[in-house]
Amino acid sequence: MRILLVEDDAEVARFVKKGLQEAGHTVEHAANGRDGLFLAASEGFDVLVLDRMLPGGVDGVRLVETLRGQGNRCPVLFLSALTAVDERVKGLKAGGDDYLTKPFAFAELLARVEALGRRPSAEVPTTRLKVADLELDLLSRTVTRAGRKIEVQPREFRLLEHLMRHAGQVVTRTMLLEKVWDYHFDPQTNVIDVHVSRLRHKLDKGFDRPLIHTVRNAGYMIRAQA
Amino acid sequence: MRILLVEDDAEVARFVKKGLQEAGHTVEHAANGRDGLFLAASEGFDVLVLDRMLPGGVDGVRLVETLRGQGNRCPVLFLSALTAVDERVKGLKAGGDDYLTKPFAFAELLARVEALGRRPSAEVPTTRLKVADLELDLLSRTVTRAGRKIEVQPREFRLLEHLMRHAGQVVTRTMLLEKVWDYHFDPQTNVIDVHVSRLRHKLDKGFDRPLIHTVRNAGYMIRAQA
DNA sequence: CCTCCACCAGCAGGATCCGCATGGGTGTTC
DNA sequence: GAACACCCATGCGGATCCTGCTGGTGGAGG
Repeated sequence: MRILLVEDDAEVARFVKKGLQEAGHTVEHAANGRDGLFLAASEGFDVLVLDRMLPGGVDGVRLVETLRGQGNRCPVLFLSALTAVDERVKGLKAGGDDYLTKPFAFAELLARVEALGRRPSAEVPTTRLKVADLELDLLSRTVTRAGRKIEVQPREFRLLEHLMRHAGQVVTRTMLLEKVWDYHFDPQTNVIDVHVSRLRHKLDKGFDRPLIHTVRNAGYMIRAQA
Repeated sequence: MRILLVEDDAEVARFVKKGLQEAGHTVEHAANGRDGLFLAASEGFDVLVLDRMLPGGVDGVRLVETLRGQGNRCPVLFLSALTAVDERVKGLKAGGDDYLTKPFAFAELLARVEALGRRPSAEVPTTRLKVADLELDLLSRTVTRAGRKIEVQPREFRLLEHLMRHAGQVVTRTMLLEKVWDYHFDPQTNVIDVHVSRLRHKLDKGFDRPLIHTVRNAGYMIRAQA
């Protein structure tokens, strides 16, 4: 399970991250709200674990409200030293799904995180993928960036879908050949390069931040940051 | 929101039920696990609020396990006097979604219940259409009848989708021209007939009961019966 | 500086797909 | 029963669209 932990206390962060990883999950960590929001918005996580209070302008509640405003429904667990009922209610009302107060037992955190991850899109097939301001709608077979529709060919669509399903991760050429081309051998050509190029042309043209990144000697990766 | 409350303590039950109702929800109450399980299994609730310990053979955890075993994914909030971490973990692991210990503030219960109800299948777009043994999967763009895959061309797919979205209703040629061909005039040809014919050929061939029916002087209709 | 890797523009083959026309069938009406 | 209207099926031609390859260029890394 891919989990994003936003926590400024380094000690707590280390502890939680380690524990979740030992339970077999992938954990990304952000130390402040701004970075957390950015990551949460640009990559697909199964669960968000947020400290209620964070340094900088963006605290936990603010972060969730922003996400929800963007249509992001990723389940959120708040972690907080604020134990007052009012605080908890505030967190949940803002769009949080659970609220755990410090100090907490790690076993309970784990159980709650897994409970959150268990429910959401388990069974509900994803119908739209999102990376930063790029959206791909599986139903209408439509691609939009910053609200502007982008025409894409079938193969390009499959390619993009595969990249977006692994946003933030490197996708190797071999994987692409297997999954997008159904090739189980090396065609000895640069088919992939060509299609990636075409996709780039359509997606990143006219935008400052490119989304498709080359990982030399490895493959490609799609994500927001450079 | 439809909520099922399973709680043996009459006093707590009354208190919770009243509060939830005042918040605008519909509440059913069961005083023991057996009745609760029966209700939960037979009616559709948005959220279940379960006492962790219940009289009779069926306690809260048992109830959830049974439901989950039946494929029921209705969100569950446990209410319990057992505060030990182990107990909470047990409840969550059994398939619970949240765990609140008594005594609790009603405001928090309400917030948590609403958080649970907020998340589930709210707004799940239809991803597959079904008419008799004919299925159309919008995501994979796949058509199957009686389990056997049927290859369909893009335009045929759009045509079939439109017919199935209006299953049991007559679809006029004009509607089809508008919605499937984006024509806003009469092309004076039999384009539609041709495509319907092709679709019939693929769908109804080899099956006793045809699904696509002609409505003379009106249009077409898809449905199971003759 | 050299080498390798990746990028991109252009090209041409191919395949798919689509719409039309025709001829035949069936139901309806007089 | 004949004429008509509506609908069905098949084959064909065309056009678009898509795709993959080639080959030269640019840039990163060593």
